[in-house]
Amino acid sequence: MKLSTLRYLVAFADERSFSRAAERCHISQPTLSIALQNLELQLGVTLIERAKGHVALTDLGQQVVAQARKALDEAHRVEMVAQTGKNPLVGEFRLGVIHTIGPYLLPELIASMRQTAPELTLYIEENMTALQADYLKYGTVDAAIIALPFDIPGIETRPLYDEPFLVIVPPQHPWAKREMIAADEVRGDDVLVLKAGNCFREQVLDACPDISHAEGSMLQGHSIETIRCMVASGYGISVLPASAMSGPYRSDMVCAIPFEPPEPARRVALAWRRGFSRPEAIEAIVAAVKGMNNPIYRLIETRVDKGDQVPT
Amino acid sequence: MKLSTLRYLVAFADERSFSRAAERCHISQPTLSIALQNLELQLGVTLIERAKGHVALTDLGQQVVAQARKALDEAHRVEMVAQTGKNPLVGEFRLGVIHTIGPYLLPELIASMRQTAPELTLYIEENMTALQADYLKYGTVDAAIIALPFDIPGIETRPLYDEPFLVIVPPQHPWAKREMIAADEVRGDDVLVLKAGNCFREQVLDACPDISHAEGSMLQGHSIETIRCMVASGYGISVLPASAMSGPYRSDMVCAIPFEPPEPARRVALAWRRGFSRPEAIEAIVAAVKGMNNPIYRLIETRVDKGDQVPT
DNA sequence: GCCAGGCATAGCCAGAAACTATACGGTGTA
DNA sequence: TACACCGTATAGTTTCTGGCTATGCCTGGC
Repeated sequence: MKLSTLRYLVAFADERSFSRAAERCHISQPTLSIALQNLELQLGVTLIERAKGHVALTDLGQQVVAQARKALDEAHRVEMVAQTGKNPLVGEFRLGVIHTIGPYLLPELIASMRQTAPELTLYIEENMTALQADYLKYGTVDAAIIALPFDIPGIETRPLYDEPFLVIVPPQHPWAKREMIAADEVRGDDVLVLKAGNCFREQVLDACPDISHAEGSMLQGHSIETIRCMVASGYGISVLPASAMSGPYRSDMVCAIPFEPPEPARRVALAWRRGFSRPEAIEAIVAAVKGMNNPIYRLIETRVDKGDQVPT
Repeated sequence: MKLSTLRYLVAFADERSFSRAAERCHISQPTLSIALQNLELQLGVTLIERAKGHVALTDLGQQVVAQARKALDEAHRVEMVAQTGKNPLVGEFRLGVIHTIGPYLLPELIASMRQTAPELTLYIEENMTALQADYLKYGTVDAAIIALPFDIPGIETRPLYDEPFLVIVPPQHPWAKREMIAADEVRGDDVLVLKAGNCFREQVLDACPDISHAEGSMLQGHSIETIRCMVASGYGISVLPASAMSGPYRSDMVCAIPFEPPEPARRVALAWRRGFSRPEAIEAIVAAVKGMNNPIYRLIETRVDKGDQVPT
């Protein structure tokens, strides 16, 4: 079993052609052809159906290809581990983020990371909280940006910033000119919430417990952007995190009104696997949040027990 | 990056010696030596400290070795996938099982699988329910034997058998001669339960809600065998699943008394990832349970919607 | 001081993996 | 129907590298 052969197989699976796969691998077509023949011989199975005029993966071939991708990925990570050992701020970093944070925070965060870790290449995985927890444990992502609480055994968190919630209403709505709204005013059938699975949905329902809980009665959006559009179109009102009304997302489509104190808010945090081998990269992300200009993202300062801080 | 090189590195990590590692890999010492030198050169890092008189992995080396093990494991699974594609009942099968089932069910189950899948090599992972769920999702195990409920997204289950609970008391205990015990009689400070994390603990507490719940007051055992010994030594009484008093585990150390109806019981089930590629192996395990002699393990018959059953 | 054990170096060999050239089979077009 | 084109398989050759043996060097123990 050679890694190069697995690469050829995966290339074939992607290209569905021996010659194009060979081209992609920078080898000649016969070389790839023979390599795959030998692989089939060695495994004792048929991975590729060589029919008249066209070739295709067998069912088993699909499974083998899927496993080969995993193996190649893990092998690639051997190099990554070594590279990041040389300098933890060089190389690849897989950052998970939940849907209700990613589009608003990341553009500015990535810009800010140009300062704190310019040679770190970020790969973003946007998913819901539950999946982020799995991905963290599994190691699919190196760290994740989520909303607290996020108590997962073996996972550490570091709060980044607190983000207040805002009520949004269409411009023609009676509330459009109001300065503040009380949480218990947000109620009734026309309050739009996210679909189940998004933690922000639960946080909104917690903050405004009078929102009708009957499943059918709630208007549900797949994403914050959907909800924004639905509110703008007069389907109802909703509650958004402040970042979704900040920077380039500020718009006249809807009016945003703050809550009366105590303002409902969520605490956004960074999470990573305990014992993660690149704490410097974690620090670089925290530092990037600290370095962002938008006042919404004001970093929560934490007492650090290590002695590497300014003495008090 | 070659898989053979990773194998050499892992062998070195295990043996802490170039020559012994070479021997293990069936190659000469210079070959392994050069291969690891080239690997370090290629990665651009020092993996091995070559000090006077002894050699050792660097910190980074440890990390690279850990990743190399993962890569080798995934590569090995490529062959497994192919092999099981040829015949799903040949090859390796990783079966998870919880602590309170494994020691009692597995000896008989493995014996029975000699009939249903003689060429399937079982690897057993004994762990607690929560970890089995992770391992199933991750793919560390192919299937797991757990107690219901076990509602995990993406995981399917098939009930195997129902297992009643028994009260166990020391031979000199006043209950030792009784024929039946009511659930609400099992109470007080001398009831031993498993430590937190074992699902059987919760099932016992559910079945006998009068057991003192104050953490400090409950005598706790790490395993069913510990509890059996503690009861035999007169530390208290306890509740065990029937299988733990069956077959070779039947003993005179303690007396087992059934509960009055409705008998508390647990439903033991087989769980696997939806879309798992070897349903035949799952069926073979179910068939093995069906084929077991011990009447405790009476397979729960389920209506199958596929048409491959005896017509009704 | 000598010997044994263990790693590094040098030089050689063989097998595998790469290449080029070409045959073969199917499809589409003139 | 014949021919050109596309894509894969086969044959023969070359290159490279991963393996070997032989040996040197260093350290630690007797």
